[in-house]
Amino acid sequence: MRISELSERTGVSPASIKYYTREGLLPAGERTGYNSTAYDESHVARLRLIRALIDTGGLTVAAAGEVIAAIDSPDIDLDHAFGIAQRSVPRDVTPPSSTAIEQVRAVMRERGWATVADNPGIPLAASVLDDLATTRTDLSAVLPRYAEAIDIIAEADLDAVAASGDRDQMTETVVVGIVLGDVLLAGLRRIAQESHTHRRYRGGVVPGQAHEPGQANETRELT
Amino acid sequence: MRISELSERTGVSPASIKYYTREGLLPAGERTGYNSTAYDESHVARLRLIRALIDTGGLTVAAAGEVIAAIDSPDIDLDHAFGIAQRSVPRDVTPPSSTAIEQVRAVMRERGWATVADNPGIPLAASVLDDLATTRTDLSAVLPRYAEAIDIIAEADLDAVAASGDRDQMTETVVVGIVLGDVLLAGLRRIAQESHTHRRYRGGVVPGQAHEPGQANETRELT
DNA sequence: ACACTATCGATAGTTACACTATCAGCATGC
DNA sequence: GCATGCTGATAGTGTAACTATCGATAGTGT
Repeated sequence: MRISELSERTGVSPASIKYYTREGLLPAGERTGYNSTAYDESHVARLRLIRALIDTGGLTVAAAGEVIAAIDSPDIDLDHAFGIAQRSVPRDVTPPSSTAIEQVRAVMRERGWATVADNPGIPLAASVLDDLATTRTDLSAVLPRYAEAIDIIAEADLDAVAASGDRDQMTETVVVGIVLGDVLLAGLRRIAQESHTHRRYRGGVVPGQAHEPGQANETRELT
Repeated sequence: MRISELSERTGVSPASIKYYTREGLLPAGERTGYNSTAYDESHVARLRLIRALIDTGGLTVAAAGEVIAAIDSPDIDLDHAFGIAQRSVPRDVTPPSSTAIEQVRAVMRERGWATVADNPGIPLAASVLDDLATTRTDLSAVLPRYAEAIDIIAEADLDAVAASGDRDQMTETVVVGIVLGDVLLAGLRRIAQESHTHRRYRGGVVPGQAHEPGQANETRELT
């Protein structure tokens, strides 16, 4: 197919397709003449992956490129795939305090978690604890319960990876699962938070059923 | 204190302080003459909050402004605070398919979650499911387990809110907890994922203890 | 009294990112 | 035989988040 068809089927403009190709995220199509290049289904799939990582996952184009390079790399092992996906979320972490790091390590000991020293989650979690401390928000009580919940999540993640067939598909599952999993969890957390709030602070919404269509909307205005 | 001292104590440049004041994130100091303005401890705390929301939480300056306006608003109720914080993470969600929304609703029914129709978590989670479907990643098995874990997290969140004293502090806990909580969970998930990977696929790392300093580093190169 | 430094608000400039538009040359279909 | 659409290369655009400069002026040390 030509670039216009590829554009229509993915919703990505031809100019952006060229841009992604230039940046190495999308392999070039097969040149079939001076002014014709043939794209196939693999380009459609790749483009959808790119948009999922960028739009939904919130990655930059450069980070998406690294993630995709990891997926394409034929001999990459699970450890490397994890590492690249873990590092892909762009966040300039301020160096955390040693007390915050010790708090994280305490949680790790409690739950029997062991990692290599440079796991990016450790400074990330620790810097959040620092921020929470300076903003007078005390989450020390929630930390072990978060960790308990995360154990369930990580176990589910690994099961999904194990169930994903061959090595190639496994790598993609790892990478996509890490990036999009964070967003999925954030969405579920928003739903659950609202539900739990209603349950605690008012009886207006009946637990166990979704909002009925046509029912009066409880609106929330943003100022 | 003057702007230079405020800058030193927070690590934010005077130019940026002025910028945040212009954008309404930071209240202006008390003008004490043509070329002198007095800032106090509240400005220090506010600036730290701003940087936590922007740097760690990944909010834009505009979104941080809305969140801060919610915290400042004296008569805001919990529902509104939740709503504003929930909407603050900037992500242009593509309209999800109805099947994805139904998947989310099924999870909600299963767990007894009830929300108003416009909870932003629903389209967010649903659009992730759409992305996962088009990238051939099957997470249907993990969804109920994610939901189970999220129930624990949301319960802990609400406990933290309830424990946070007066109304003003409660609002700040809600808002900061939602925004930074996502990042904290992402960090813990990365740690747990690596730990679970080691436990499953190799016996090299002993569970139950953190990485020893001085031990040979298992490096991960990024290409 | 007087140089010196720091501050003020206003405004213009900068950097990074992610596109987007234009261009000259050329092939293909009607 | 010519309008349409495609090609890669390159330059331009728009937005976000700062950052630098400026003229006026006020406090500080000597």
